Parts: sequence; C-alpha cells; structure tokens
Amino acid sequence: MPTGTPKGAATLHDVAREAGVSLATASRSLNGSARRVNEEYRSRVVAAAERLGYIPNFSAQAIARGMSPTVALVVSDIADPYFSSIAAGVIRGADEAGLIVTMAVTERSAARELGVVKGLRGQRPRVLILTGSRFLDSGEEEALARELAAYEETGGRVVVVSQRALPFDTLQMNNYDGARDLARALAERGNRRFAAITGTRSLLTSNDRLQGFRDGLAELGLDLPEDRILPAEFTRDGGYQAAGELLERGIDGIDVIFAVNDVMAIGALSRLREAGADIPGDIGVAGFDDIATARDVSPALTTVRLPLEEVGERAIRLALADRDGNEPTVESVGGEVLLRASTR
Amino acid sequence: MPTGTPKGAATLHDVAREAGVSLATASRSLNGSARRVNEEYRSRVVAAAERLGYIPNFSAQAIARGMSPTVALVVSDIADPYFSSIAAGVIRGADEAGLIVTMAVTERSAARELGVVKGLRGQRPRVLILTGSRFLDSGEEEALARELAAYEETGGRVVVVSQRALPFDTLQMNNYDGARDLARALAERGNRRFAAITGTRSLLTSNDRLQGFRDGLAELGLDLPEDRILPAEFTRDGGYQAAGELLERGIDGIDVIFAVNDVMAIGALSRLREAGADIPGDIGVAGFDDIATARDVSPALTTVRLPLEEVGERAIRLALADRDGNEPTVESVGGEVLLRASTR
DNA sequence: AGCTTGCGGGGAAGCGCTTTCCCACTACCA
DNA sequence: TGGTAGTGGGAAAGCGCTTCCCCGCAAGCT
Repeated sequence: MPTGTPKGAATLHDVAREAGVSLATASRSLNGSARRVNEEYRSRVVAAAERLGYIPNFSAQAIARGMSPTVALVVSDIADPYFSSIAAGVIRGADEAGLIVTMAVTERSAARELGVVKGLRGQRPRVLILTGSRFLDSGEEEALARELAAYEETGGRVVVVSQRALPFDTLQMNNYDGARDLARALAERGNRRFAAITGTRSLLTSNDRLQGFRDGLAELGLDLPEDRILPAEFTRDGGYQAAGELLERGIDGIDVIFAVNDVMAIGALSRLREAGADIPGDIGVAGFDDIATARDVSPALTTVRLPLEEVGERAIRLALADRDGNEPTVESVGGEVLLRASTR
Repeated sequence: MPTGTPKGAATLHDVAREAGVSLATASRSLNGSARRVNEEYRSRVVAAAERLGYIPNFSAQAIARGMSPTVALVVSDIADPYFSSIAAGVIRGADEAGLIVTMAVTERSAARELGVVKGLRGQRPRVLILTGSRFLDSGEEEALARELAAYEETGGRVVVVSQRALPFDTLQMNNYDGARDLARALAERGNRRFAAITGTRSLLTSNDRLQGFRDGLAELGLDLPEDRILPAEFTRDGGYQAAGELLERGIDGIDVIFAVNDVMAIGALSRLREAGADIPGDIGVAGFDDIATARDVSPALTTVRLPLEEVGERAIRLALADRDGNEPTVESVGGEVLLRASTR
C-alpha cells in the first residue's frame, strides 16, 4: 500500500474515479445489476477495483437496497452439540445462498430470547431462525409472537425450528413420534420398567418427547409412573444431577432411563457409571437427538436420530422459498430410532 | 399495528415527526450521544419510538458512524466442540460489549479461510477473530497476512487465537508446554512406549503439540519413533481411522496413544473399543483441549485442559483494548494436565 | 445595562451505496 | 432520409442514520 494512502477503505467512488467512469457505471459493473455495461468499461472498473483493493461496504449496500444479506440465528447455547450441529447446517446453507449469518444466544431463557430477537431486528436480517425449544404459553411467548409478526410485516422471514407453536414457517421435529417409537422399540426388546429425566415443565420439546414416550408405552400396556419422572435442567449437568437423585431413590426397579435429550442422557450415563452401575446390565439409558458424541460414549447411546445439520440447511431453504398462500408452512422432520449398546 | 400502516419499519424520521422534534434531537435522544437533550423532549421521543415500535437500523448507523458494531468470528467447523466452546465465549464477550457476532466457517482449508476473510471484510467489522490452527507457510498464509494488514489499516482489529504465526494480536495456546507436561506426567506414571495421532503436517497446532510431547519424553530419555506417528484428518473420524491403522500394525508395543486433540482421541478411543481393546489396560489414550465430552466418554479422557470459553472472552477483550505501541501483543493461554482414567 | 458563555434545538451535509431518470447515440426500418 | 426503438453512460435522488455547525436564548459576569 502506497505511503500516504488516506485512512479508510477504498470506496466505490474511488474506484469510479480511478477507472474514469461514473459512480453508476462502477456500481453496475461490480455489484450485479440488471443493466449491462460495456465490456470495455466493465473491465476497466474491475481492474481499478482490484488495484485499490476495493471491497463493497455491506452496510451501505444493505441500506441502499433496503435489506441486508444476513440471516440471524438464535440458539440456546452454541456449545451444546444439538445447536452447534444445526448452526453448522445453517451456516452452510446461508453460505450457498450468499448470506452472512449472525448469531445470538438465549441461555434458555424466554426473557432473554425476546430481548435477543428485539436486538437482532436492528440488523434488518432477511431471515430470522429460532432454534430453541418453545415454551408453554408465557407472557414472553406472546410478546415474542408479536415481535416476530412485526418483523415479518417489514419484509423479514422467520423460521422456527422445533415445534409448531408459533404462527410462522416451522420445521417441526417429530418429537412425539420419535419418542413413541423409541418406547415401543425398547419395550419390544423386553424392557418393562422405565424412568424419565425431563426438562422443566414449560419446555415443549421436553413435554412432547415425554408424552410420546409414555403413550408408546401405554400402547403396550406399560406405564411410566409420575414419580419416576424427574425434571431437571436441559443440560448435561441436569442429566447428571437427576441420575444422582434416581440413584438415591434406588434404581433396582428400573430397566431403562429415558432422558429427553442426548446431553442429559450422557450426563446421566456418567453419573451412573460413577456410582459403579453396569450399563445396560443394571440399568439402560436412552436419549434423543443423536448428537455426534452419542456413538462415542460407552456404551454407545441408544437414541432417536434427528438429522440436525440437514435441519439447519432446510431452515434456510424454507426461509428463502416463496411462501405459498398465507398459511405458514410446516415441514416435519422425522426421527429414527437407533438402538445401541446403552440399552438391552 | 393499525391497518394501512405503510410497509417497512418505522424510521427515525417517523419518530421525530411523531414526537414533533427534529431528526437531530430524535437521534440524540435514542442513540447515545455526547450532547444532552432536554428531558421533556427526550421522553417525548422515547414515547414516540415506543409507540411506533422503532428499532434503529444498524446498517444505517454503521454507515453513518463509519464502523459497524460487529465482530466476525472465523472457525474451522462450528460443530466441533473445540470451536463451539470458543464461540460461546466470544458471543458472551461480544454481548457484554454490545457487539453482534457474525460467523464464518473455513472447513479447515487455508484457501477457504482466505476467501472467508475477504468476504467478511465487506461487513467492516470492528473485530475479526481467527480461531483455526495456523498453517505452515503457504501462499495462502501470506495472502491472508496481507489481507489482514489491509483490514487493520482501515481501522479494524484482528485477534488470532492459536499460534503466534501472524503479526497480529494473538492468544497463544500453550500447545508445546501443555504437551510436554502431559508427556512427562504420563512417563512419570510408568508409561514408556508411545504412539501419536497427529493432524496433517502443515497444521501448526498439531506440530507444536507433537513437538512438545516428543521433547517431554526426550527429557526423560524416552523416544517417540517416527514410524509411530500417524498423520490423519484433524477430526473425530481422522482419529478413528488412524487408530484403525495402528490396530492393524499391532498395538502390543504401545502403552499410550497421544492424539493431538480430543476429538481425534475420542475417535481413536471408539475404534480401539470396537476392536475389543481394554483401555487403559491394553493401551491408554490421551488427548488435548479438554472438550466438554472428554469427561463423559469412558474411560474418561486424559487430556490437557484449555479454558476454551474463557479464551473466547479474552479474545474480545484483547481486541477491544487499546494497543500499546506498535508491536502486536501476545497473551499466552496455559494448559493444565488432567490425568483421567483413559491412561494408567 | 451590556457583554460573554454555555446550553441545546434544528438544518443540512454527509456516510457508501443503488437506482431512477434523462439523454446522447447507434441501429434499424420504411 | 426521417423516424423509432434500443442501448448504455451519467447526474442525482434517495436509503436511515449521525454530527457539524449555526443560532437563539438564558444565565452569569462586571
């Protein structure tokens, strides 16, 4: 870079001057436009841009075009493999569509989620993707719905990944059916007595999975008694603790513990192992999601596979599709039972 | 929202009109300014903003202020727990500083990394954080350095997390020392014969860790022969495969396999277990990083703990600190050996 | 009373782009 | 040869903000 170069990046203006053309022509040459530009001019502009190291200012483009090329992704916790896998898919999909992704974290709090969405709106993203579990109706949930509606009103697209709980395009994880299938598979293998580790009662994902599991058992005449259901935090440590509680109460009467997600299941597994339990000999453990490490713990975790990364990509595709009609479209994401060594 | 409301979000202009003040006053009332505003006006503006659901347009602010309130984070693979933990820290730190984070993925390719950085520059982020392992000098690495220099020239700050390999502020993971300490700890416990699973030869992180490990052994008169070093992909599957190779060659003469990162170690662990090996009875496994699941595999993984989330926060802090002098500042991040059940 | 300060509102000039609109020019047709 | 259509360059009007600068006014001083 020549000495004395003024601070600040080269602007389109600089490029135009350098190339000896107008701003309009420079803009048209560099940043795709409907209008064609004489090849001679075009190459002069491109050369000038190259020479000056010109990089278009996205903010300026965003403001001039009235919409910024970004997708905002809201996750509960990016360090949780469930979300990081979805995020990987979202980023890949966004990349293919030429979009930038910005991320925000809710720490599983409905209040924070609302705040985060409000904040994100300042970016005027083209797409807003919500991935956390939805909550049972709360004040925040309603406020969120209003916020999102206002956002769509101004041209944005929202996609909810998890449950059909908000009136927007959604990728509905088939939590109920997956858990039901899992329960039946487990029962068919001869397991009879179950316990469950769930999230707090206000988490829809947790509720759906638990309900599916119980119904699956009920269909085969089996029961998951209320006092065998332990609510805990929706994290690895939550699972760990809940398993501890279970251990205190005694696990002799239990064949399999169903944790409503894999990270909890893995936490529980660790706790049980610490207590010297043989798995699945003394007691089995099953989870839900099939996060990457589910196969690497030992014994490998029985779970319900969700194509998380693919879900992320689909979310982008769904957001970018034209909407047909006024009804939000709901796509279902199927789960597949994976019986592994952590259960008999 | 009243019917007939024009499409598009409320602008500051609308707010000003609604409040019966000038644009300047509205701006000053809502978005922190040095100038004070009469309380009477201020509250009128705030009320009007509230009424209209006004949300400032970040792009417009960015362009008017000449800098956007964002930090760009470059990771190799967000689904990898190493990166997602760092990302969690970065997001937290950014959040505290009122910054938005946008993310891009390199898929561990130097070429893609260069492209990604170029693309990110369009956002004019305040901070650019590079987290992947650096590469041995390659054309891309030089081009990247130039790109980053140009970026700082225009007022941005770059922070490199990993190795002191580029002339910018960096958070230097103490890979060499950590691996050296690990080797010594392992040797002191009576392990004598080692093998290593590394990344490709061009990855600095991998090289440093390997070198540290070998030197640690050498200090105690032990050796890690060249033919016991298996380069593989820097992923779980890479570790899995490499362990397979090792298995084919026979593992009888090996006490411990050192994988240069935890995900590889966990892959290796899985492969060994599949082969029916007793760990650490037949052979031990050690990793590096202490990702969250390292303690949940069984046997729990011996490793070197890196405070990943904290590193993410520190990266932000470092970027936001005034630079003292012209020299890039280099902070060192220590590792702590964690001897767990996967080694004797 | 006359003067200087300081405070704070508002007009307007940007920030870096895109896009509309005007216009000159060429090509084609009858 | 006159007229029309089509092509493509450039001037300029925004996009939604921030901030400089001017100015009126009240307070403080001598």
